Amino acid sequence: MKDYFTPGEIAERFELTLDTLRYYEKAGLLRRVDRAPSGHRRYRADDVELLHLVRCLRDTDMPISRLREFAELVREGDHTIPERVEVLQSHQHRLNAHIEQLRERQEAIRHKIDYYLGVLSERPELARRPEGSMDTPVKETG
Amino acid sequence: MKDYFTPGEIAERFELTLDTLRYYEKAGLLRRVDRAPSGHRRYRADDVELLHLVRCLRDTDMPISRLREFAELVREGDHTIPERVEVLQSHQHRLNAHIEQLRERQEAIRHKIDYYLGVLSERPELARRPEGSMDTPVKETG
DNA sequence: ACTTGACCTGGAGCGCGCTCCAGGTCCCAT
DNA sequence: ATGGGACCTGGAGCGCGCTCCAGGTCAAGT
Repeated sequence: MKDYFTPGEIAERFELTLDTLRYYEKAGLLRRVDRAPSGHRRYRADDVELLHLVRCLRDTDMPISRLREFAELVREGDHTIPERVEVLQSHQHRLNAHIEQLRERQEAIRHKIDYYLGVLSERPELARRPEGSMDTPVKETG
Repeated sequence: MKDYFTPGEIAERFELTLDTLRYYEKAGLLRRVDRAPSGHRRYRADDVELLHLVRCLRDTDMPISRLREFAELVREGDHTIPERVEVLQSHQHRLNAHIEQLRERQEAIRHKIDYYLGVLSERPELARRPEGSMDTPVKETG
């Protein structure tokens, strides 16, 4: 097991750009990352671990500001674990509500699709025809 | 049944600001809305109907640009119904994938919470204590 | 006649989360 | 020694989706 990772490796692994990685560090989502003598960053296993969580939380729309707060808790030590749990749990609840809302909207959109399909089956002249075929023109119903 | 609605009514009904409503119109998500002699907008039932769909699609992150394209199809008439169905269906597919990804991330976050809860049960001294209670200090494990 | 409130316009501004850039360093292979 | 590639820095810029603002009109109420 490697004990460090280069920026390129991390970027590829998490599908983030180098710019984003640096941005996250500047924004306090990661601690000040170690450096090689050349000045290049060297990410440790625990950076990777945190980044994994950061990725999950960003993908589920946790704002950068809250992620920074969370990262600060991590840096403050184990005694903040109860608080971290609270942050994550409250995020889960928001996420549940969000997914639920997406489902509801999806359902409404499905109804609209069904409505359109109903129109098409009642008025077959509106259906997409094979390329180049001609048909008697029909007036619109608005 | 009213045959028109004021901007205030629409804003309240869809939980949008007047600014957003006007922005949507400018952006081509709605047709040029009717006006009262005073110049104030008067939304018709079919504006409301389209706005309902617009709301669903925005809430599920369809970008304004694609919504405008959709709205143009609506304005072009019934012969674009097949194309509209395609737009909506492809949106549903993206949405399914998105929800699926949210679920996966949520699962990963849940694992992290469980991990933290495990740590807390192994090291009860880390657990949140009732306000003001004192305990022997314990060193951190990083 | 005056006030209030709802709404109008065009255009500027904002918050977020990146993304890009110029100019530089370091290291390795040819 | 030269070139190329990976990375560095600080700071500017961007795309999106609103959001705000100044200054105005109009209709109804007192």
